[in-house]
Amino acid sequence: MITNKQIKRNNFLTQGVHLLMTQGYHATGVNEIAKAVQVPKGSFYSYFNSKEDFAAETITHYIEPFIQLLKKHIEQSPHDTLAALKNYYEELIITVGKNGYKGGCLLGNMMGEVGDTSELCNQALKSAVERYRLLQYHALIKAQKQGTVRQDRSAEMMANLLVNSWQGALLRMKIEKSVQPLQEFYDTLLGDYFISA
Amino acid sequence: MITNKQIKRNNFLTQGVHLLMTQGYHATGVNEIAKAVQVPKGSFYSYFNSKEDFAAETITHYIEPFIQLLKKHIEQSPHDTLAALKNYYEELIITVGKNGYKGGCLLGNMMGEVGDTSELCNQALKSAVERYRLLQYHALIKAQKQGTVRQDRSAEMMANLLVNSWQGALLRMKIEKSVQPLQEFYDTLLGDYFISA
DNA sequence: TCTTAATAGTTGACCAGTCATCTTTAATTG
DNA sequence: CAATTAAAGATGACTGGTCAACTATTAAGA
Repeated sequence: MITNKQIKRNNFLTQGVHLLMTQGYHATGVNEIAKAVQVPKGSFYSYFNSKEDFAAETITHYIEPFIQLLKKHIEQSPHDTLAALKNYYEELIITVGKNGYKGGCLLGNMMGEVGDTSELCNQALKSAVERYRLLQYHALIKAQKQGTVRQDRSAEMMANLLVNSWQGALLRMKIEKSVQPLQEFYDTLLGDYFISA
Repeated sequence: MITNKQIKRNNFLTQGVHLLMTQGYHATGVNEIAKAVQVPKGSFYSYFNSKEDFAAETITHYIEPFIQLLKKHIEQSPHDTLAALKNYYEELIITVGKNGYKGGCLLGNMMGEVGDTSELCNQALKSAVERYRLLQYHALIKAQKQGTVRQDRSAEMMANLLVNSWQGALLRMKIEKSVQPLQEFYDTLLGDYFISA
């Protein structure tokens, strides 16, 4: 039963990612979430203390696959970490595009909607972004040592630019209904600015 | 009477900017908006057709002062448009910081929350972002001709990077409760990457 | 039998939006 | 000019519906 409960809990989080990403926090009801997991609405609070709690956990649940995917790419190209980063983002752009330019990134959406109003979500967002950012930071340092990424700019600064302008590009994608902003992000940074002279 | 109504309408939009920016679309009620303007709730619909309509108009109302401010800076430094851009963003960072890292940018927040679900807001966002982006694009072209901004990169690409990473930096500011991401944005792009060799 | 977990129904509050009623202004008439 | 009427505008109570959260009840397991 412990396992069964954890499976359902996981199911809650997976459905939560989808609902919160496409509709946002305030536009998604607890009832709707429970219905999506085919669990009675009354049971929601036996899995989570509150909707806010649930959202914070969903944020943490969301970022994990992205971290694992990027790690996989880095491990698969141990001698060309820049290529790993490029492959990762290429894959990401295709995946995001398949969703019909809807949703974007749960982290970005939640940062905008509740990042400064919900303390629980703020903490979850802060740690998720930092974990994700650090991974890219270390990848950039590796690539610098490999000579593919320029060494006259700090990996710190480049990692921040990478994370921030990706978020901005996703917002642009949403309103322009095109992956073009994402493609341009890729070309500008990973295809040009970061490249070793 | 025409004037009086238009004044109140303007008041609605100004209060709307504040409420929608700090709380978001779905977390802000029509009742709350009407209360803020000290107008009976029932009267809201004599000023606007719907909440969605109101939000779309608020978006347009929001961006205008920013465009005017940037234009002012550009006109005040006709021979150094890069300096105008830098001054503008310096001023912006101070202003945003004074709000206690809350809110951020209405455009960014609304793009994330309703940019892909409300057609009315989508249109308003699209045109607001484009107007704002174009202004910076033309400023960058001017600065390129003045020799202060590098000419081996397109102003188009730089304008997009400017707009996108500013949005991302604002999201980071929200969750880190610090203007540091904004400052780094400034140093990275306007203080380094865009500068003529 | 006793304990623990699941859940259906309910809670008061609030949502966007409507509408009948009331107030104010304008026009018309004596 | 005053009185009456008609039109226009303002407004608060109300609509059906949904919200997050609680709780009394039922079911299950030991």
